Amino acid sequence: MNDTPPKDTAPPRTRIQQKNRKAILEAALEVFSQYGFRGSRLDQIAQASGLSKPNLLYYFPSKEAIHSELLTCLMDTWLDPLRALDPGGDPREEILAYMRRKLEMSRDYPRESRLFANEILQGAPRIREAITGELKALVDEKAEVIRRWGEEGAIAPVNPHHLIFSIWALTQHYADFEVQVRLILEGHEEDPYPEAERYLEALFSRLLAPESAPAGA
Amino acid sequence: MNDTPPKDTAPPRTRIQQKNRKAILEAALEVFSQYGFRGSRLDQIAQASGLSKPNLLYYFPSKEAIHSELLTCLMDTWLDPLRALDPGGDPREEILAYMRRKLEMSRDYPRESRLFANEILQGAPRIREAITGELKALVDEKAEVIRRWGEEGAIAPVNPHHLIFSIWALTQHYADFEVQVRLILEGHEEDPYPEAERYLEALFSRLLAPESAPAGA
DNA sequence: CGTGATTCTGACCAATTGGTAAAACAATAC
DNA sequence: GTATTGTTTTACCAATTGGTCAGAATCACG
Repeated sequence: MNDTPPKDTAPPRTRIQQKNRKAILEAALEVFSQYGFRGSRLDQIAQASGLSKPNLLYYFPSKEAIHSELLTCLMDTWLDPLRALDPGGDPREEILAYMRRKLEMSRDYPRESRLFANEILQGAPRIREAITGELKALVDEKAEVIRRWGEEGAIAPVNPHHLIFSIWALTQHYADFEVQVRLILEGHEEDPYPEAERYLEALFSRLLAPESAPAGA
Repeated sequence: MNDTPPKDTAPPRTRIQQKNRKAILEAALEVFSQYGFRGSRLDQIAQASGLSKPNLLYYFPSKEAIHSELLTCLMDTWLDPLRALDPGGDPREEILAYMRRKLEMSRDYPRESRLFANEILQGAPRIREAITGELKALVDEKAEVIRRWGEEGAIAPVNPHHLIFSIWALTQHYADFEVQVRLILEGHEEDPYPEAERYLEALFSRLLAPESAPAGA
């Protein structure tokens, strides 16, 4: 009678635990990202992970715990692209590169994007603190960098917060609304992403180009 | 024993029916837009509408029916802003005006936007046909108009479908991610919308400005 | 008022769902 | 081997949830 299921604080010990925890989180991502927390059933996650429902609850104490683990893991990697925005780099190229990284994340990790979207749609009850803490701090910091770039004339002066919002909105749209995008593009494009990148590059290039650049200032 | 609850096909007759159906749909919008279909409970809708649960089911045959009614009503008004895009108007002004109308809808009807977002996130199981039918037809039609404008040099030539996607993404973001936007803007802006309008106007103005306009083509 | 149609409620039901208990099974240690 | 630890299953529970039904309350109307 072992009463010590794997703790969150310490990494799982045995190979079996690693494998099964990973399978559960993978399955949970699939399900939660589509139906949201309350709309998802443990049965679905169990079936998707190939384990039995009670076995799930051997590895995680509750449905809530699975979701929570998923979200906190996500929040960390989700901010990486913005963290990488280098105040010392070329302003326009930095912002364009950030947009490209975010678009890549939408392409390669659409479920993570939808998990996040679901959470925000529901009022962000489980990540409010991460938003007002970590995220807000990071955004404010980078917004200040962008503001300075605008002031210095390296890019057109735009509202930095809304610039960041627009990058989020435009890139995540391709993941969160993927179904709609693909249905509408049927008969025009098979894969939306190549055109999306070209379009967004043009959009942000023109937005950020210092006014009447060729005339020099 | 009256066996004829109000039908969807005919408008409700009595004043009481009008009032209660409206209250139910209003409450259902509030709940469904936050939790999605499967995450919402009839109890919540009942309580929010001030009616008892069995009374809800006197007016609507099922939870599904309430949601369905809400969605079909929405789809119709949701397309109005795009329908109003006039092929005979001034190209740049038409597109900017469309963006502004969409932004207004996000501001004035955020719950409708979130209801829609929730549905798409879940794979659009209930409005697939409306998307591949009505919506796709309308988008293709207006995209063709925009493509022509680009060809004629009235606006910069951009991918018209992705232009439309970008308008959706940017404007709906303020409704769908409202919580996040407000949390991050805390200490900077009280109401995001005035700045949003200014920012988006700049963004689309620059995107659509014909290249080196003063030099002529 | 009284009569019939409409609206509403309390009690109930069957199915679902998150979660538990305990024992069976597997792996590892000694 | 056998004891111990770790993993999985079977059987089950209590709460929730969508939905039903018979009758009570209310309304419309002559």
